Amino acid sequence: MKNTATAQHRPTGIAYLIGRIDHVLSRRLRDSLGAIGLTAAQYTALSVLETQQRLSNAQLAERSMISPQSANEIVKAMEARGWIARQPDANHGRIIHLRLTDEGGALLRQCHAAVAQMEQAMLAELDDGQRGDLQTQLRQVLRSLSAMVL
Amino acid sequence: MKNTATAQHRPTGIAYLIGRIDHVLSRRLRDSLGAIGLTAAQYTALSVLETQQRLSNAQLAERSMISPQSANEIVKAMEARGWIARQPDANHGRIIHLRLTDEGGALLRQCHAAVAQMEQAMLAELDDGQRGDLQTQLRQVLRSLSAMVL
DNA sequence: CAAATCTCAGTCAAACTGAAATTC
DNA sequence: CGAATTTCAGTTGGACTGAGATTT
Repeated sequence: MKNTATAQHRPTGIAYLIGRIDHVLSRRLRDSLGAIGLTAAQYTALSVLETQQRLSNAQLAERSMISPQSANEIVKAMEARGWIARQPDANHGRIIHLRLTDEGGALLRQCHAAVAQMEQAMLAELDDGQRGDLQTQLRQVLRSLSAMVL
Repeated sequence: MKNTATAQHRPTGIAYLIGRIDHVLSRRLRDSLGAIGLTAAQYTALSVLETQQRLSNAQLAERSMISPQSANEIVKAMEARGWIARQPDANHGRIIHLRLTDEGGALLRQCHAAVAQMEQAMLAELDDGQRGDLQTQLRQVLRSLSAMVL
């Protein structure tokens, strides 16, 4: 209410807004995915594996922007549940390739549906043009962040 | 690289993008704020207290969108460090009002500067119009999310 | 008694760092 | 030997639920 009026005066607060949105989003995701049986981090890992099969744990970690140790923990749990299969590389004795199992793929489709539904509600007040702009700009922001000199 | 090319084909993924951005942002914030001496959750709480003084712990929790117990933990730590002062309500024996101390305020200003700098880098590729649109749409998204029927 | 508030206690997911073993 | 990969172990921050005490 007051936010709407004073909004133009504040410098940006975009980082703050993104943090808040993610905070709310994470909770809904946790409830939503929890009912299906997985966590948000697992969903992220499965999504990455979906777009690119045959990743090693180290590669998965890099693309998920987390440490190899964190990725390993997530993978361990999901292999135990049969959502991911691990297969040692033929040419390299230390690398283990990961892939989605059929069960993992089926589960992932369920999750996508749940997320799409949530996204629908969250974007309800935006028209197609605004959604497109939002997506484009968020992608640019992520690119800038990734490219930042540490 | 390949992301940029295939991006137009994917449905939305806005929730996913926000999650990723927040993930990167949180880490940078943690490093940045950690050097000053506080955590991201503490920064959030201080920011909320800044915009509205004299909140009770329950009110702070509601505005921060976390449970009263979680808020209480954060407040405890910050009171111990002298950044927040707690003063029992005169009319109500159970309510305790919170306020920023001078030290807390000074620290907060340091944080704002650090965050502003990060935001600058993250928005470097967007012009003023795009930043405005982004902010407006993010605010609308947060509003829709908050209004969602659970 | 009901409702709100604060607080203690326990739990959990998710990340981190450090360190070690293995392989190229 | 050095670099990359996997994995064990410990730690941390930040959230949650449950339960209890107090006050209006």
